[in-house]
Amino acid sequence: MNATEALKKLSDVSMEGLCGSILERHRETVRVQKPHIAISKLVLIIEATLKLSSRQSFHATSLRQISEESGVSMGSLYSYFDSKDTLLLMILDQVATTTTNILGNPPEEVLAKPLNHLRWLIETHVELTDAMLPWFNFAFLEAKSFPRFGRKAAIESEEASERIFREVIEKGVQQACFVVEDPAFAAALVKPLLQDWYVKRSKWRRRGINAKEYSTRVKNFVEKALSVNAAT
Amino acid sequence: MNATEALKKLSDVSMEGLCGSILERHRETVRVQKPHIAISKLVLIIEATLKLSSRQSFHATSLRQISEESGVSMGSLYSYFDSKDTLLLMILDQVATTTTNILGNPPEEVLAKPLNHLRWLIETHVELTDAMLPWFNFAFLEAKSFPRFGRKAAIESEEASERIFREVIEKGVQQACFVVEDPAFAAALVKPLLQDWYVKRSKWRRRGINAKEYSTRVKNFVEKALSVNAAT
DNA sequence: ATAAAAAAATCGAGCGTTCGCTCAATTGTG
DNA sequence: CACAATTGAGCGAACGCTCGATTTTTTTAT
Repeated sequence: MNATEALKKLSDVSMEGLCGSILERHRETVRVQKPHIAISKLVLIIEATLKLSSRQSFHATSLRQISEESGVSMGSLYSYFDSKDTLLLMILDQVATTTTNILGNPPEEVLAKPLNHLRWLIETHVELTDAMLPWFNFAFLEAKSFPRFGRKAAIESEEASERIFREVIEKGVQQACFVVEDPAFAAALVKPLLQDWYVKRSKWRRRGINAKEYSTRVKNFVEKALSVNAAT
Repeated sequence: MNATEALKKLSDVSMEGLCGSILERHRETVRVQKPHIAISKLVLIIEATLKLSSRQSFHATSLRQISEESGVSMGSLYSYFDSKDTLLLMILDQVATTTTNILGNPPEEVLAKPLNHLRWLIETHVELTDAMLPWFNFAFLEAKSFPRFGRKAAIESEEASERIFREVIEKGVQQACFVVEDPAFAAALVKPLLQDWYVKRSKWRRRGINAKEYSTRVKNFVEKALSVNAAT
């Protein structure tokens, strides 16, 4: 895979792209051989899962419902995962992976100035969660109710994305573009602002706020709270 | 009930006080006559429900588990509610009621200055969610996955508490203590900051942040974002 | 004060249903 | 015709919920 393909893949948030990534990561659990068949069926299964789980919880969603909604029979479902928990994990993992991949690879031109980097992070986070809305809603709702292994993974994912924000704020403080006493705390407060965009999406839709407006206002709010020195 | 009792009751966030309030609101569903028996059993049932639902979701928690954890038999449980959905509703309603009651009744001395009012709201919200941590965690996690009737109630409760913040910010803008272009938007951003305190409590505990520190820092962050004019 | 009667509260086995999951049989594919 | 992929009836287990039997508490009669 060359650099262009890698980049293309990095930012492919289509259902096919995301399910392709899921297939790679669970190659030995998926018993279907041909990738193009596996991916197209995974798309159907995960679309159905996200749709049904947005109305009721994942736990309340039965595999029979997923089977009916996706058009994949009960038996076939188990060629794509070995348990309902694995299906949950596939989706949660993919959200975490995509988030880290995208937010962790900013374009070079924003890296020089922490303010630009911060703005890019906010814009990109809003755009990403917009493009993958059902995925992020699902992950937010189901990560907490997840027992054993997934809990730890959810915490790590949460901390990974918080660290990205903390580092840019710390750098900004060092370069005197931001004035804030505790960068870690500030970063921890930016996250819920961005989460609100997809968690309470219907509220924002009702108020006629779109993605661009939302990220503009969050940037505004955060920059004031960070006492931004615009000159730097 | 005289004023003192009303006030005492208003701020009684003990398990007994909260379950007493639940009993009042569901008097015809609870088939047990004597209030002291009903309340003491409701305490056991709801304590067990909150405890079990914090590990797994409410949906994943069975009534047999609640029966075992609370020491109340399966049959007896149904003397206190007529369905599992009603038990869920009892808890969600109580959280909404308590929040509105407490945040909607600030002491008179803070009403003169919007800044003081805002500070009181933030402090009180943090204290309240601290005192009722399992309740708020439960409400946050389960409100979304709630079908039909509860969904609307959850939205209304959310908007009620957001309105309280919006009104104080609007008043502050009129009196020129705050400078912010859209009070409704600012209020909408304050809420998730306060929610983070109980939603991701284990994170804050791990970092050694207590309630007082948290509310101090949130006040700091918000006041900067609102461009507070301290003189007013 | 005590026993009998009435009422209130508790109990858990059992009902019908649905769940996650399996597998022998069937269908599609190169 | 070998192999990949799909199917859905059927399995045991667990679910929400009910109800007649039982225990506990309160009231009444003596």
